[in-house]
Amino acid sequence: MEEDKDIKTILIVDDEEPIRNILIHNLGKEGYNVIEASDGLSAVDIALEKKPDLILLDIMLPKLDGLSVCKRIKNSMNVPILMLTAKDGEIDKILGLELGADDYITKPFSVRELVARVKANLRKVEVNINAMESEKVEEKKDTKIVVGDLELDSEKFEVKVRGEIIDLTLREFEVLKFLATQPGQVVTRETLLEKVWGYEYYGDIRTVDVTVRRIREKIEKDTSTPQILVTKRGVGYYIDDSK
Amino acid sequence: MEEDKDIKTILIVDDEEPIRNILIHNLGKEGYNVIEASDGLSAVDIALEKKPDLILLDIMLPKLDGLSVCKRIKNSMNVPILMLTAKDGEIDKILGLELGADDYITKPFSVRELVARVKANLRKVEVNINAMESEKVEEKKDTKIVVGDLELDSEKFEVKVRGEIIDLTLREFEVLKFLATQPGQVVTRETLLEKVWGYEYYGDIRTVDVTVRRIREKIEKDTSTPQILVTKRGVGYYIDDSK
DNA sequence: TTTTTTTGTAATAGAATTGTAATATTATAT
DNA sequence: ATATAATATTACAATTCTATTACAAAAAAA
Repeated sequence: MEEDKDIKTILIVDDEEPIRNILIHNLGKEGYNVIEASDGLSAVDIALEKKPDLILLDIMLPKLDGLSVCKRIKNSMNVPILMLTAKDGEIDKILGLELGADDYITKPFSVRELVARVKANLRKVEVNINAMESEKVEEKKDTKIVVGDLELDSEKFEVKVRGEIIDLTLREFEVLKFLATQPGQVVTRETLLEKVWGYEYYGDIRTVDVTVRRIREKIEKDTSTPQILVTKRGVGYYIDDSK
Repeated sequence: MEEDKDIKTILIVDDEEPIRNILIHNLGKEGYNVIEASDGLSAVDIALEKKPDLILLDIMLPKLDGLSVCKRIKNSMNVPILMLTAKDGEIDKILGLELGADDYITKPFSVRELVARVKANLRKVEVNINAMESEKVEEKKDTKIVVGDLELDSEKFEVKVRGEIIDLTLREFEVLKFLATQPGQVVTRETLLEKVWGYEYYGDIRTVDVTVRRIREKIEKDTSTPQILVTKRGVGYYIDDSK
């Protein structure tokens, strides 16, 4: 299970604004970056330009119908496309055609169902990517990080310091992991807020200090003289790998 | 025509008409002759009568489930069968039981992927005409799993904790098994829903919590301090194998 | 069918985590 | 040495996530 550090982008193509807004809201809530198009032509343009990780595509569209959009996009990129169809009668006619669509969902759909399908299809892609890569390169999993006395396991969300298992909270783990992936590199609080807390986080920058404190309480022998997670005054924090 | 001999016939068995239509069109485009069935009983009839070169078989079917259909057909003819599954538990059945299925593909699948698999399986038949046994899916009958105090027997659907036999319901067993096959690995609720309940399931995510609770009541000494099935807050659940 | 068991849903209680703010401490420059 | 700016520390509040319970619905068994 790869960490969702890379935010997935989803393109919604539907001419009805209320529908788009519902989807934007709900998928946004799930942590996806959502972009939209209201007609077929711009859908193709946006898809090719922004290269979304998944496309939600309504069949009935102005300017260029969903079928053609699907075909065109599939022609030049391999992105999963989830078709939205209105009624059963329509499905047959539509899905019988030469789409290469990956999945479909009929209106009216429950938001829950749609979100679940989106996730399933995204996961599918990841599985395929991993499968392809594992054929080429042996062992691609960066699930374990070792720096000095510190060991992180991203699958188990487990941290060991000098062999001893330490229980960190999720936030603490993520901060430590971010720092540990680039040992020695000083990271600013701003960067941490952006990368760990997320782009649209408006909180106090001192939150980072407190989280660092909490990590230190768990991993340092003496919090007043940190040996692992060290402060670079005026800049930020880093993992000391000099020993 | 001479080339008619080479045109392969594929039987699609799925109760959802849209899915059938997608497959019909896409396989038709590839030059296959496609026939269809929407339930298990007629699938067997049609298969025996039309003698297709390959069968695409959904597991969830009305009247007669896909597994039984597979067994019956394999009993009287040697045609490659590609099973369509929606959840991991079904894969186990395919692999575990002596069905003779040749391959499987999990939903959601991309049409491209499916077409590729169909071709591969047809090719395999041709190669195998000179008598070699196909390199099937590896029969990894991991029927027994032991993690710490926990023992699972997938054949008997039996669970032992510290030697004592525990009676779990099917759903409970499947959840526990999924977790136990990857001890230490934290699994999200969403993954569990998809892998155990199936990707076509769109229920409340909290269902997982309740199921976990029920499992804990049966396998943990003290449900308030779980030693086996443990929560990783903010992520999901895992089987503790650290002891 | 009816009954029993299993499974899912929803509401609420309970905990743990996280964020904020106020204060103390430390480092640095002058 | 002192002023200043940056960081550490602490306590508490707010929030988020999980556990628990009861009940309804669905499935399986009788």
